[in-house]
Amino acid sequence: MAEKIKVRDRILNVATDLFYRQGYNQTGINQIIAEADIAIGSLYNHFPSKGDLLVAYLEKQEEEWFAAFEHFSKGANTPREKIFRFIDFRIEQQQVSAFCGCPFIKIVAELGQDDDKIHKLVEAHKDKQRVMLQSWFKQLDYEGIDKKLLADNLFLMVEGATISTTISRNTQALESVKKFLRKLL
Amino acid sequence: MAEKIKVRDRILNVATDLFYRQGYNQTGINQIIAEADIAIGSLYNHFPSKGDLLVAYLEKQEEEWFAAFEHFSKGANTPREKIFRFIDFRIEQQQVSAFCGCPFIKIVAELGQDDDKIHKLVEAHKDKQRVMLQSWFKQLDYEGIDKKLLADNLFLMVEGATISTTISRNTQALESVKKFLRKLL
DNA sequence: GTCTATAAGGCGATAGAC
DNA sequence: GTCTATCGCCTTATAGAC
Repeated sequence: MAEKIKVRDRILNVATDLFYRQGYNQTGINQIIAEADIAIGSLYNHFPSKGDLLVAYLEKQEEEWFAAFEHFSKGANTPREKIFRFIDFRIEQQQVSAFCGCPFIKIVAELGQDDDKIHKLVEAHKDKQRVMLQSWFKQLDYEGIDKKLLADNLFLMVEGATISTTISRNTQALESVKKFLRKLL
Repeated sequence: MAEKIKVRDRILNVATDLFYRQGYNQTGINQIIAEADIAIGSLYNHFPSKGDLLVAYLEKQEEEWFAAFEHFSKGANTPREKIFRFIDFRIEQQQVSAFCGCPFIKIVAELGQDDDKIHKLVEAHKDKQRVMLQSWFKQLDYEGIDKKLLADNLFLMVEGATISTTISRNTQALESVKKFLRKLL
């Protein structure tokens, strides 16, 4: 029991990888069970439907995002350092994923506005990031433009740069945001 | 011949609407021919495959984007006015589409990086918008931050705000960009 | 938990008659 | 251009035996 990963986790790990890289609609149940090396009965034992697997996938991404960022920004002590770590974190995310983009933005683009549960999950995740940025800017010793406005628009820049990064397949856009921010702060 | 829309255009119009609103993968051939009220033979007579229809869809979006913007920004004479019209245009686009997002971003999110032809079409479209912004900033009478850097990052803000707009289902993010820009320029 | 079999339907695409 | 029929494949999901 100690050395092997539980079936549920194996399913979720494989689904996570495939949903993120190939897309949700382009990933079939058969591919998931084949790559996870489990029986189809086991899948439906743990997840009643493919939609439930999608929800579990996004909840896992949500948890892991903040855990990974906390680890990534461990050394940052000042608000200014934290803000720059935020950008660097998203640069790293895109580099290790080979510019696959943001899983939350991707799923919204794929499913549209119909699925309310998914939509609200994404909205909550993005709001949490934005509020986090706002709190750092609030602590910042800076006498310039309205801090909340600056925080909100930096967030939008990073979101746009993430998209741009997946289109151009390089980190140029995210580096440009860093450069811009260095001129402001 | 004068009063009726040609079959090819009827197919493309229906496909455009469905690909944009429902997504490419979630739109089937059968739905297209049903809503366009044409025979399946006619579709494959005009478009050899669904993929060819997708290319035609994006090329049409590309053409129409710049034509529509030219009309929208007709009254703008100064570079500053043109820049603000660019944001207002994208606000209007989201309002009339009920926050469906950007068709180019959506298709990249859906298909990933595999399809090279589609990817390059999107890249070219976004570059064209960015270069357009750069040229207005260049003409701008403004002594602040590096103009090219500012243009690039405004573009990223608008891209991010467009995404944010489809997630929150309101224009708040795009309005925030306008507010931010008014403080800068 | 494993396996195989299969239901029920949608998919893109083709063929042939009119 | 229209129509219907069909191919081969894939999809999600279920059932039953071990």
